[in-house]
Amino acid sequence: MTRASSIAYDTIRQLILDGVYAPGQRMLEEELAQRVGVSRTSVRDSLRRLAGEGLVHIESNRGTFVAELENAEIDEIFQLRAMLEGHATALAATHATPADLDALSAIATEIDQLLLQTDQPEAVLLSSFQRCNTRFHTTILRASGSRRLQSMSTALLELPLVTMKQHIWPGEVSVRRSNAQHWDIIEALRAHDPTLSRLRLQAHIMSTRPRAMIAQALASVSLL
Amino acid sequence: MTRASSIAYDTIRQLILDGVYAPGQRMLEEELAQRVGVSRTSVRDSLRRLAGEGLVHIESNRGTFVAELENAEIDEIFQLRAMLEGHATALAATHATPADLDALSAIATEIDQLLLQTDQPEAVLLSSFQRCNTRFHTTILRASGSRRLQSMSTALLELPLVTMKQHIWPGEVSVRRSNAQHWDIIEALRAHDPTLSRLRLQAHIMSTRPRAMIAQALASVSLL
DNA sequence: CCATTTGAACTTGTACACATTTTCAGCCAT
DNA sequence: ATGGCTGAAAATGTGTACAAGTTCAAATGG
Repeated sequence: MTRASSIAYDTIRQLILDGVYAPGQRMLEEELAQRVGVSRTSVRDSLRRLAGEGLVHIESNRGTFVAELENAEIDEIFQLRAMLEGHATALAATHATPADLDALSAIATEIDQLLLQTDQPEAVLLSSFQRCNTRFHTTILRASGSRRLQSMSTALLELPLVTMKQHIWPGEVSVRRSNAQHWDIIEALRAHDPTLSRLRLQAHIMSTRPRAMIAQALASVSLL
Repeated sequence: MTRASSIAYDTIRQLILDGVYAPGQRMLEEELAQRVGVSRTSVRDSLRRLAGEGLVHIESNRGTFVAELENAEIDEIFQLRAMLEGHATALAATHATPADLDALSAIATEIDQLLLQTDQPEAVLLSSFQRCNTRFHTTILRASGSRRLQSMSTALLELPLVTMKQHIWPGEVSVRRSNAQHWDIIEALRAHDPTLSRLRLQAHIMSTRPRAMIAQALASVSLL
């Protein structure tokens, strides 16, 4: 039997990431307990863990709320990601295994194939892309060989998704460009070039900042 | 009445930092509960938080153990600190308040005065220095204005103390040099120079790495 | 009519009891 | 002797009851 805490943690985390609970919304422990099918004890346990990752914040005696990110904070998170994941990528360039590299290529290929599907509604494709993208980055983090870097960065990586899912979606053009950059990063990793890998990944992250997306969206609107 | 969880968290954290529980040692929940004077519920709560910060690690159904750091991990932590605290310092250079700067100067002055005291046993002085040093770095982090950067870095800052307290102590010469660097950093901050502040703080952190201390200890031994 | 108070409903915090899992010493069979 | 088995002891995991705190709307007084 899997532990109740783990089930609660995974379920609640997914509820937040799926936007079932919106940013800023209060999460009642009793309600979550019924929803997940465990007792408040395990729910509380999970909420503390999620708070540690920054996905929710807890106010004493007042309850738990889904994290709400200011624009400035999102910007800051992307800068931190560029630093930390850049470092991770440099490490990965030195000692990623062939299996790691193949996994990355497989993900990039998967995204390319998503872009060929014209029958699916756009929202579904973008959701799939976002999952692939997250996997791409977590795979690099895993390949870095540093558990600490991995857990710190993963938290940062998923944090903006909570807010972005509600407001900002990348367009198809952005996805194309983003995956082209993925292939460039894979190339640098295969060449075992730490410096180039770091720089390409940093550029990639900074170009996928929501700010940049908004600016681009505005630009394309003005072209109409 | 202050919350039992908070008391438990603070107490247990201090027990670890003071070395009452050595790295790798198992921490029994019931024992901690009696020691702190609260129930296991609050103790468990605290242990989860401490695990999130990396101070302990929890194995399912097997218990909680004080974090044990490999040399390679300590090295990695100092690199991460250099990146993150460097970034924080650059931010602090831009928008630290006069009160922040005065607080930093006060700490550096306090360390200078510690170095003048010849009547105290060395262990006491070094312990005081370590507390001042931690305060110096956390003050900069606070001045950076980023909660996220602050909490991430604080965890990294205190992590090696667990292990170092047991094995490696800086000598008086190291403390002198370290505080000279503190003054240099304060100067750069007062000049509102982000680049210089970042570089000086990065150099400072990397020169206080335990590795460097060991190398230096060996060097001074060979000079005898 | 508005500000303040009050208390009941509701939510979180804590303790404790019980369930499940691990550990390990003692025993048996080979 | 040694290797594996077994069950009691001990530790962690989970559910539930109760305590303490918060919230909000109705009552009260100015």
